Amino acid sequence: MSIRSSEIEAKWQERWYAARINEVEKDDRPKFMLIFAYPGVTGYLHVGHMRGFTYVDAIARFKRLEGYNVMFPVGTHATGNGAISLAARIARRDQKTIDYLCGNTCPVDMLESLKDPVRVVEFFNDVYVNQYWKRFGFMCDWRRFTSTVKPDYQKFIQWQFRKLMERGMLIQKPYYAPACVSHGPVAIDASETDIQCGGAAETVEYTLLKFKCGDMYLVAATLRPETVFGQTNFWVNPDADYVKVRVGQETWVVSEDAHFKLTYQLDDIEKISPVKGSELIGLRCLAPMVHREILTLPADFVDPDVGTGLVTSVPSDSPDDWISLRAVQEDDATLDRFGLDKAAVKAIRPVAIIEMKGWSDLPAVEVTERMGITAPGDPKLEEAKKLVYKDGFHTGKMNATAGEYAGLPVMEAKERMKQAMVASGEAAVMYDLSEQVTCRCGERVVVKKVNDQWFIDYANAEATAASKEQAKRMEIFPAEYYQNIHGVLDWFRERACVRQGNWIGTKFPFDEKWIIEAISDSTLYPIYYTISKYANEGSIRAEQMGEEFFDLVILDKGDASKVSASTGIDAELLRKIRDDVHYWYPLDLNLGGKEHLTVHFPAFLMNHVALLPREMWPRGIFVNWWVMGKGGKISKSKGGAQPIPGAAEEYGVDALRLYYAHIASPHADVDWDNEAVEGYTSRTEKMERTLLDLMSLDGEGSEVDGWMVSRMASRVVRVKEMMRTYDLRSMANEVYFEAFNDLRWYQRRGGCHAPTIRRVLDLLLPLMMPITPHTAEELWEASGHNDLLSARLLPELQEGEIDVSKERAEDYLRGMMDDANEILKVTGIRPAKMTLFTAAPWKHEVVSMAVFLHEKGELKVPALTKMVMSNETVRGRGKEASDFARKTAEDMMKRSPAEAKKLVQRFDELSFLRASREFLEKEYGCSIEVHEAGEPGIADPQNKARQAAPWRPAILVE
RNA sequence: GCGGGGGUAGCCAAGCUUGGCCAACGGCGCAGGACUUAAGAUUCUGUCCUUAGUGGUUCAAGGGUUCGAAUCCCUUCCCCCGCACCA
Repeated sequence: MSIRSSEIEAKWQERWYAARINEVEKDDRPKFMLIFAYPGVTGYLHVGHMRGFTYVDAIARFKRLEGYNVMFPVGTHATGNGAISLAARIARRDQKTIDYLCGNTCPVDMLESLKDPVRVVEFFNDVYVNQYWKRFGFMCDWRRFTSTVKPDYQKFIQWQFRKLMERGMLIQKPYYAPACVSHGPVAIDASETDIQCGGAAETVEYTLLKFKCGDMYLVAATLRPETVFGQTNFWVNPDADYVKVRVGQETWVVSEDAHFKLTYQLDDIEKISPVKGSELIGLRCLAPMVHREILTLPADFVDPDVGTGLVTSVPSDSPDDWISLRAVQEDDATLDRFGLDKAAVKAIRPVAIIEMKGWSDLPAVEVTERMGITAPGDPKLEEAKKLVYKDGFHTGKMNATAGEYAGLPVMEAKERMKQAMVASGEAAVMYDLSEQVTCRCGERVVVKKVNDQWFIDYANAEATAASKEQAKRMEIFPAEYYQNIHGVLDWFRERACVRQGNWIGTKFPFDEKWIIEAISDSTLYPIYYTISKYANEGSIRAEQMGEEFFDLVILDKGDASKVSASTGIDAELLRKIRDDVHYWYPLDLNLGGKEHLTVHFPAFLMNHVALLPREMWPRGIFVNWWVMGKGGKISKSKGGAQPIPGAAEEYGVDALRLYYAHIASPHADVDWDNEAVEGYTSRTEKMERTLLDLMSLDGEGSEVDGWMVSRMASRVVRVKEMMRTYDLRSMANEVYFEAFNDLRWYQRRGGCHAPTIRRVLDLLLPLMMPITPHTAEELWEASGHNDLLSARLLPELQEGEIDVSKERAEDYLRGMMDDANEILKVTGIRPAKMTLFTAAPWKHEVVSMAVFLHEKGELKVPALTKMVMSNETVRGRGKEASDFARKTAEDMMKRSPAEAKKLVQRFDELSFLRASREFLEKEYGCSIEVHEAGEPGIADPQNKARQAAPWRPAILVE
């Protein structure tokens, strides 16, 4: 099978691309432009990535069917260090990397050239285009392919940044970024591309509290500056190494490690002399903010590599402090050793400072008692700390001791107190990493202050407001994101947009030591697809694509002949490019994975809004969720996922496409499951086989033909409706499951009329084309067409093809058969004869009355009974009439009036059932009789006929 | 914490915006029948309980609104994801 399907796939792809139906130019038709957010070039992709890509192709193909001129371009994003680190790993002959490459589709003799990052990008660009996108039959205009490493693309990005600067969207300010001490900037992220370990580390902000002590300051680091009102003493690790350093005019004491880190963050810092921790014990120092003198005491828990290696003690709210304080108070030996004033130490008591719901006023004391912590170093302290900090931060309020801060929530007090202390010179700020991070080169990673960092000002009020406005007008899927994106835009702040270090990317036009980072050069780019073709074919060259070129073709600013004169580009060509840009733009749909929710999509929107005129702002966003591996994300770096070409071979491309479209809502994660995919392989095959079977039929017409055509025509209408919201799952369900069941039913009913079948195929195959294009083309050809289905339009429906009454009649038959099956199941009878009774005419009267009352909202059993009994003919039926009235009323009250109304539609049940007799006899293998209830002379020993109701015949099984 | 998503029958998974055609699409699995020498494929029937086609109890749990709720409101429990320089 797979061999055959691969052949078919190749055959049709060749024909599509040879006929160039994928290549699009501006014309008179309405246009539709859509993209998927281009993937980063980081190595081989896995089957999960094809999900979103496939959605875009299916949508693009459907839009073509609807008559749109559809541009679906693709590109790749190579900015960053992915290719560099991959090349480096190849260069140092890393076996894992080599296995990974060769285990995919990389030929061994390619390895040598892949030591060059540029070749890595080129190599994968080829893999993505040829082994993934073309392999899946995508209807992309390949001539427009672009990549962030291409010089013409980079000219575009530089132009974008010039425009950002013009709009005041670029700002410069200091920034604290992780950096290797020998390499410079590195990225800390879970995939650990730059680093050896510490991918989970976060940058944390410490407040440095300065304790005046003689002519120097002991500098403690804290994450909770709001607790200064509870300070009772100061902790020093007696065994740690400290140093005196000069910071500006002041002398600070911090740990050796802290001094090392601070040299990356303070401009004017100089080491003076080392100090032993033990020398610092027993001193009196002046606590900031509260201006109390407190004593420095020894504590082992103080880690010289965390913060400054000095800690202020707040035993009321810090379990560590409380436990250590108690320990030292009870430890006379230690007190003696350091010559401490025992009475003074033992007199120290915690000071309550924060009120929090569900806690006493000394939460640290409470939590340690509750958890049974008695000694320093207890591993449970970590949890205790978290418990108290979490509740304290979110629910706590400063109590009366906090002076002007009394009554403030901790959350607020924290920030205000920190700022007040910094302003008064009692505190400073220091950044550190929450855990040790080591660079690839083995050196330590620290937080480094960058003085002249550039940011894109996404907090810009005007751009934010305009973006939110635009978001309201856009089609955004899922609906939850439509609601949520406003919040995301509000929360979007300045973003560092350039970086230094060993990175692939575009040089920052205002200062070439900077490289524009990865998120920032992938926001406005969809518009570049309207231009890239000209650079790719060589009509324009990168060096001609300066500011005035883009100003003209994108912003329609300036004069074509002048620009022509200065760039050397033909004026006509310039006008043509400008017209192209304005024809294709705005972008109708940008589809990307959920990872883009708070990163790419808001930046994408804001850049468009900030830089382009309103009529070029984007119109749609579609977010798809992921395909997950068993027990987590399918990981590129960690492997375990099947290579895409292998999966295509094994399951068939159309089956995979159908799998993505149908397995679940696009807005939910899916677990990859071989068996599920196999199910779609067989579904595709079944569909194909069934249609081929039908094509071979050539018999008499019958009453089901009208039904069949009506069904299929209705489905065309429904699919169109579903695709208005890109609801591919419903569409797939309709085409590959519902319509498939129709076809089966048609055959079961003996349908075999060639003209009907031809019409059905003409209606159905176009609906299959977006999701399973290869199979659809193959069947299109088999059914006698010699054009390309992929270049077709949706068929026009003919007058009267949709006939609801025919569909209802078949439903009626199914309903009757369900009832019969139920009876056969319950009774276990093997039928020798079945008699069907349609309802007596007077019952239709009753149903009409019931519907009449229902529509007025007055349907109740007594009301209907009364009305029924006022009718001459019906009244004559006596108890039977009142029973039926009750049953009808009860039954109908469960339905909506609109639904109930269908019951009064007239339908000649008797003739229809009689016409279906032959079919039913075959189905049940017994003779079938059809009568109207009350018809004289019919044997009905069990009096079943009286159960007949309109649209529900009575059944007697014998 | 902030922000977001979710809990549906053996499993996967629709439905929830716009309450009534919902015992709840579809698929998988399972059981039985047909076809077949057999297997597979295909197809039909069934798959909460009960039952001559009826009735009962279900959509995390508990309340409420309504003639009527998986769908609306409130409360509780549980799960997942994002929080930025990482594509």
